[in-house]
This record gives sequence, structure tokens and C-alpha cells, in this order.
Amino acid sequence: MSSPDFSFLQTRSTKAAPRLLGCVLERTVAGRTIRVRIVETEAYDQQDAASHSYKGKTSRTDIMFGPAGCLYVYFTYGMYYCCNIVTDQEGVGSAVLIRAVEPLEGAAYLERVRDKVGVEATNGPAKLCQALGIDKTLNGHNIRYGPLRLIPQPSLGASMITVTPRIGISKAQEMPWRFYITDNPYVSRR
DNA sequence: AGCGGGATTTTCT
DNA sequence: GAAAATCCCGCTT
Repeated sequence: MSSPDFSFLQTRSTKAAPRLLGCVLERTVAGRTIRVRIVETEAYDQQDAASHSYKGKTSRTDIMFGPAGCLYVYFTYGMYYCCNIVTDQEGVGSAVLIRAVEPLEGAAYLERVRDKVGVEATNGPAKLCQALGIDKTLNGHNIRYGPLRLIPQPSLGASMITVTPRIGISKAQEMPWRFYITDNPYVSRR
């Protein structure tokens, strides 16, 4: 077994974000192994008014400036967590927000945790964190290892990827840094 | 299908 | 003190 190659994360988030589409996340929780496929992402860069890292390092955003492949999990709206994968070189504050995933294994468990069925279990950044049990305790966790592991997949062709502006932000709204697998039913919205 | 408001608390000004 | 990389519910078309 050769260990997977994560070097594609050591680049700017705008380039890593589409590359993460189709990659698999393996979550071990409550004695189960859940597998999902990433179907929607957004890039956040240091030179980007919408990014938490825009105004420099703080105790909250410290992780974004760390090595690629670590998780940046933040708490928002008093209730929700969102999960990012840190990208680029150490010292650069950038990350890719995971906005939606498609269950491959363990869909019934995810539906039960969320008390929702079908796409509603994982078609949003906070929804998928709730479903997969991702919270502050995983902030800074290296995605190379369990209990939340990234399994890289071959790059999807450009023809399978749709690019749009990002969702839910008030600054830099026009930047086309949201990426999703075209026609995938688990995408958060059109 | 689409809009509007409320929930709830961390983080930063 | 205000905003926040969201979600859910109820109401109106």
C-alpha cells in the first residue's frame, strides 16, 4: 500500500477547490464507517475580502495559515459548524469550504442523525457537518488520518464541473470561486 | 417555488 | 454591539 498523494492541496485554494470534487471522505464515528463523495466546494484565499483569513491571523483563523491538509472547522450563526480543508503553503491563509457531499456508504445513518431524508441529509455546509459529526474537536485535524480521512480521486474533467459565484457572503460576491459537479442532486442550490 | 423571519453564540470592532 | 462562508419553518403565490 503506497500512501496517497496529497500534494494537490499545496496550491492556491481556487485551484485546489475543483480538484477536491469527487474525492471521498471516510468518517469513523459511533463504531461505523461512513463514506461520502465531495460534490460542492468554495475557495477562500488570503487576498479575498470574503475570507476569514483576509485580515490576518487570529486565534480563530490560525489553522488557515497552517499546513495544507488540516481541517479548519468554524462555528457560525450560534448553532452550526462548517468544515474546510486548508490549502497552499504554510504561512498562507487559505482553505476550501466543503459545501455538499453525496453519501456512498451509511446514507441511512446520516438520515437518522439529521432526521431528514434524501439530499436534505448532506446538501449544505452545516448540514453535512451535523450529519458526519464534525465539530470543534476536529479543528486542526490532519485529513490524512482517521477518524476523518480524505481519499483522493482522479481529477474530474472540466466538462463535469460548474463554476459560479459563492453563496451566503456579503463581500467579493462576484468572484467565481464556487465549484460543483454538474447536475449532481446533492448540490446545495443552483 | 419563493420569500421572510427567528434561532443562538462566537468572534471581532 | 453587530455581523456571521446557515438552516428551518410558515406563509404566500
